[in-house]
Formats: sequence, C-alpha cells, structure tokens
Amino acid sequence: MLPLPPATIKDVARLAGCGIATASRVLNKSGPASTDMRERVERAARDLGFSFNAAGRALQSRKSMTIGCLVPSLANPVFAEAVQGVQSELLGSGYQILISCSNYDDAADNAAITTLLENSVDGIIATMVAPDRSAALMQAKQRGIPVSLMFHDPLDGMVTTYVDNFVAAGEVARRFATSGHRRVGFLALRFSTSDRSRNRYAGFHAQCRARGLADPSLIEISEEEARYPERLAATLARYRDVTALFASNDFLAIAVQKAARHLGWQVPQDLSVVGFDGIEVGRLLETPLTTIETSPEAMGQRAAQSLLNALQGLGLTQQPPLPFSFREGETLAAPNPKRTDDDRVAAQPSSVPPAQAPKQ
Amino acid sequence: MLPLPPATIKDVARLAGCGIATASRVLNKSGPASTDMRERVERAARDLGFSFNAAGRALQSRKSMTIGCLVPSLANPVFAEAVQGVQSELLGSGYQILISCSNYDDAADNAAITTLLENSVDGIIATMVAPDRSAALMQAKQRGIPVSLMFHDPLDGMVTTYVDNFVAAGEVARRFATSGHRRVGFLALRFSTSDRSRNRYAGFHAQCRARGLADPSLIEISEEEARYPERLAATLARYRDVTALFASNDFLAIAVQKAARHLGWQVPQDLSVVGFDGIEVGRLLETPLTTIETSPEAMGQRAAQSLLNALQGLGLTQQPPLPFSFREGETLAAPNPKRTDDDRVAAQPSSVPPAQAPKQ
DNA sequence: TTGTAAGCGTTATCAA
DNA sequence: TTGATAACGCTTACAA
Repeated sequence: MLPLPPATIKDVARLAGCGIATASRVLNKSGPASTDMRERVERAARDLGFSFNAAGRALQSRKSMTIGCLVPSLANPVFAEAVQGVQSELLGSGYQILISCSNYDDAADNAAITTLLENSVDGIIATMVAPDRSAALMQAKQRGIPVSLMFHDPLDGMVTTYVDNFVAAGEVARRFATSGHRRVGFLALRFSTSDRSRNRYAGFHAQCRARGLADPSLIEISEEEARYPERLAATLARYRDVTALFASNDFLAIAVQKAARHLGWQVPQDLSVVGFDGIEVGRLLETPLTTIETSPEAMGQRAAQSLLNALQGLGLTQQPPLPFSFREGETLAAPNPKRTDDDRVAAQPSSVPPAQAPKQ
Repeated sequence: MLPLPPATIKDVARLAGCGIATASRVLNKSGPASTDMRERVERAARDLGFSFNAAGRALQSRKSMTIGCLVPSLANPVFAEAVQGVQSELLGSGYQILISCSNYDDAADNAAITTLLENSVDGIIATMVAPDRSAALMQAKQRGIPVSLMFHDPLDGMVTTYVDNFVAAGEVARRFATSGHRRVGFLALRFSTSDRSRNRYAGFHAQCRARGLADPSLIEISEEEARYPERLAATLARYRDVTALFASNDFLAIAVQKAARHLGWQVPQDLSVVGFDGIEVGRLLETPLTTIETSPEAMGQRAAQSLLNALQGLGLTQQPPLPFSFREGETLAAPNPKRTDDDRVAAQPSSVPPAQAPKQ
C-alpha cells in the first residue's frame, strides 16, 4: 500500500520494449512511428496509467504551461468573476493558472509578479495598483513574457482589456445633467491605488464641466466608512448640497443607499445614486440600482484570449475597449425641488454623533 | 535587447569561482561554507539577479511547491472568498496556488483533479460535487498527496473544514418555530450537486419534526428561476401556505425578497425569509437579511492551515467545525394572523401569467 | 570546507 | 523507422 511513484516515460518504453525517444515521439505524436510500435506504446502507457511529468517537461521545453494571474483581491466579486473568465477561457488550452492577490498593495503587487516570474510562468494576466511602475513587470516584458492587463485603461506599451472608464463615467454625468442635477459628487474608496477610480473621476469631472455642472465633490472614504453605513452617513451629511452621487463601484453605491436611509433621506427623491460594474445583486434591491453595467467575466475571457494569441506567436495587440451599458434602475431621478436642505438635515436621526454632524 | 535567459546556479558558481554544489549549499543554507565563499556566492547571485528555477527544483526535489485549489465557481463570492483565504494563508509559505473551477460539474471536477495531479501539486484543497466518488481524488490520496476539503461535511476518510450545516439549519427551524411558523419551506438551487444544500435540508427537516412543524416543502429551483425574480415569483405563488422560507444561500434569499415584492407580499409580514452564508451585502439591504453567518475566508484559511501542517509532516487531522452565528436581520417575524392566504393571492399582480398562478 | 558527478523526467539531435 | 545520448537546472552523495 506504499504510495508507488507515478510511471515515467522510461517505464512506458521498457514495457513497450522500445527506446524512450520512440515512446516520446508516439506519446507526443511528434515524429514517425510504425503502427505496431504506436500501438505497443499506447497500450503500455494506458496500462501504466502514464501521464507526463510537468516539471520534466518544463525543464526541457522551457515552457511551464502555466500562466500567472494577479488581481487585487478575490473578495471583490468583480475580480473574482474576471478570474473565472480567465479560467474558463484557458480551459482546454493546456495552460494552468497560478493565482496571486495583492490586497491593493503596491509592494505586494511587485513581489507577486516576481514570484510568478520565479515560477517561470509563460504569460501574465494582471490588475495592479500601478503596472507602469512595477519593476518586476518590466522585467517580465524584457524576458519576452507576454503581459495582458485587465481593467486598466491603456498604458504606455502595455496591452490591456478594459472598459472606457472615462467615457462611461462621462455618461453618468450626462444622465445627471439631463435629470436636472447641478451639484453632484463622486464617491471613491482607494482612489489613490486605483487608476480605474481616477479615470472615472476624470471622465465624470470633464463631462460635468462640459454640461455646465459645478465641479463634482470628490469624496474619498475609508474602508471603515465603506463597511459601516452609520459612519458613511456622517460623511454624506457633510455634503447635503449634493443631489446626485456617482459611486466608483456598485457595492459602494449600495452602501450609500443604506447610509441615506440612515439619514432619513429617500433614494432617489432626496439623493440620486449611480454605481459602476453592474453586479447582479443590484437588480434585486428593493430600489434597483442604477449603474454602468460591465462584464468582468468577459474582461477575463478577452484578456486570456489575447494572451493565448501571444503565446501562439500571433502577437499581442491592443483591442478596443469592451462595451458597457447604462442600466436604468430606479436610483436616479430629478432632484426634488420641494425638499430643501433643511428638510434633509431635520430628518437626520440623532443617532449620528454631533461631532460628525453637518459642518457646512 | 534580446531577452537573455535568466541566470542559472551554474552562472552563479562560475562568477563566484566555485563549484555548483557550493553555490547551491550557500544559496539554500543547506551546508557548510566559509564566510569568504558565502560572501562571494551571495554577491554573484545578487549581481546576476539570480533566482532558482522552479522546474529544475521540482524535478530534483520531487516537490512542486504548488498546491491545487478546486472550487465550483469563482463567480460565487462564497468560494471566491474562500480561495482568498487560502491565498492569504499560503502567502509566505513558499507554496503557489494552481486554481481550477468545475462549474458544479461532476465530470469536470474529476478531470480537474487529474490535471492538478499531472501538474504534480504537493497538496489539494477542494470543494467538489462528490469528493467521495472522485476516482482522481482517491488516486491523489493513494499517492500520498494530502487533500483538504472545504465546505463539505465530514466524509469517510477525508479531512474537511466546514460549518455544521445540519446543526446550523436546525437553528433556523428552531427560530421559525419560536416565531410561530407552522408551515415552512426550504429553497435550493442545485440540490443534487451540493451536499451542503442536502445537509442543510436534512438538518432543517429534522428540527422541524422535532418542533412539531409540518415537514418543510422542498423547493428546488432552476438557474433560470434564480436569475429572474418574476419566474421565481411564479414558483413561490404555488406555496402560499408557507409562511417562512429558508433559502440555501443568501443570494437566493435576496432573490426571494424580490420575488415576494413582485407578488405584492411584504417581507417579513407576509413571508419570512432566512438565508445562509452571511454575505456582506445582506446587511445593506433596506430590510437587512436574517441569515446564518459564516466566514468563507476563515474556511479557506483553516483548510490551508491543515494542508500546510500535513505538508510539514505533522499529519492531517480533522478539526471541529467552524462556528456560525445567527444574524438577526429583519426578514424573520411572526406570521401575520390577520393576513389570510386569500389576501396574499389577491395582492398578486396580474403580470404573473395565469398558467403559473397558485395551484393548490 | 569544497568540488565532481549522478540523476530527477523530458525532448531533441543525430546516427544507425 | 528507431534508439543512444546530451542537455534542461537543480540537489545531494561522495570524494577530495
């Protein structure tokens, strides 16, 4: 009952009564072989339950048949779905996925790429804090290892799969404007570590200007605020002139709804909220979320396709951005002219500590 | 500018002016070396930007320093978070994660394990349709490769990290009973491919009996119904005597709330709903979800710890189940005695096709 | 304390 | 059509 070692190609050759080169040729269909020989080898392989040893192959062929996939976190469904897309696209290609998460940390990002490189991945799919500043990523490119980014807007010398965050965010500004909002805000978590957020803000800002809206308030919140709606409520209370809020992702947008309720504000009557991503649960809310709908899974699939092409020597070329759509939902409406700021403040429950009450 | 090949230990030895064995000993701190030699080798390694080649090492040491992780899908946040937990626990251990998804398919499950085995993973962490029926998993165990399951209740000869689904589900029945419900139901998606669902139903069923409730209705729905609340509403309408529903996961529970709204039913007044998992977004709902709260991330961490222990020769031993807690939420209340079944039917919007209207 | 050499499983070269 | 044999990068006896 001792765990006997897996059969090697040598064992197959011995059983088939031939040299290992012949066995290799047959098993790989990489060279000539007589019908008789072919049968004997295949039979032997089957009988021994033979399968190639990946390490031996990798050593000789200098291909690990492994691709590295780095994302900020799998706890964020957007990235998890993207990885799922990568996985589904790579299925059957013979490539395996080595996964890694950085927790939105710049240094960890770079270290993770280094680790992937040490494991001699044949290609890399990544979403990072700052791909353009990662020395390890540069090294990868220098070694000729194809790199395919996900979610990042185009970056000098890098191929990426993305939705046009600037344009999509501009669309939100347009909707806000046509709904009659004049004073709007942009809510972000981890603004500094996410070029997506920054580009969304830029596009939103630009389009606000173009439409004659006031420059949007940039509200950057902490993990803490994102997690506890009461904390977020206290922050929101400081922006009571804002009638419409664009959250940099759906989860945040849902948290905003909760916080608004906490303040006694009605969504969308007292505050319009629009998210980004289009996560499924947004549809199921009592007030379905208005949002920019994207497909993270398609993002992963496309990134994987690109990489697969590159791995086949077809060259890695930048594709146009993936489409997005504006999901109507029910959290965007015209600002309520009857409600004054004072009304909203008056409705604020006393459970919010005075120290965090409206300042302006 | 040609992608020059990474330095090997041979290069290091040459530059340091020593034999490769010496270089290996120094770099691995695996044997004696004079201070002088040590410095020369380390310097050479640094200058060359040397790092070990994983394939060479794997081939020689017969350890790939890779662990395989198989889950049904990363599109399900519960599994994604678990993998995140595995990842975080394995960080710094030197082990890399090879990931694989089966899409809840039995055959794919087995094939995935086979692939992991071919990539000679040193250990396996998995959640499968039927671990006890997977020939490939048996093979892994025979080869002496440690296997650590996640989410599965204890299974003959397998070590698993889990929450006691039977007990947790029983707790839901208990709460239903003390709230005064007599006629309850269990809603599941993929009942046949999930032992978790089945065990939850079993525990729920057993405790319903113990409390003198009617045997719960088992409502197994399709992907289609789970995705479209109107479809789910039509199904729910057939169970109007049921006053409380236990959904086998939170996402389903949220869909039920949507469907109930579609039927004009109030949650929890007309229908109580309890979920399972404790996903974050449940707290943010307008009516926060009552649910069994678990920690998928902790699940992944514990499973990884177990495996790491086994990999260090400390033996793989079954641990007690992870704790769960009952999250109060606001979707469970006493059945409304004033509302009759007829009231609820009357409230049903005409948008539900007559063919799918209540049967009983 | 150091170096030589064998071998891990595979593929590719080159004769036969 | 076949089969020795030499790498691939590494670790580890075993000698020196």
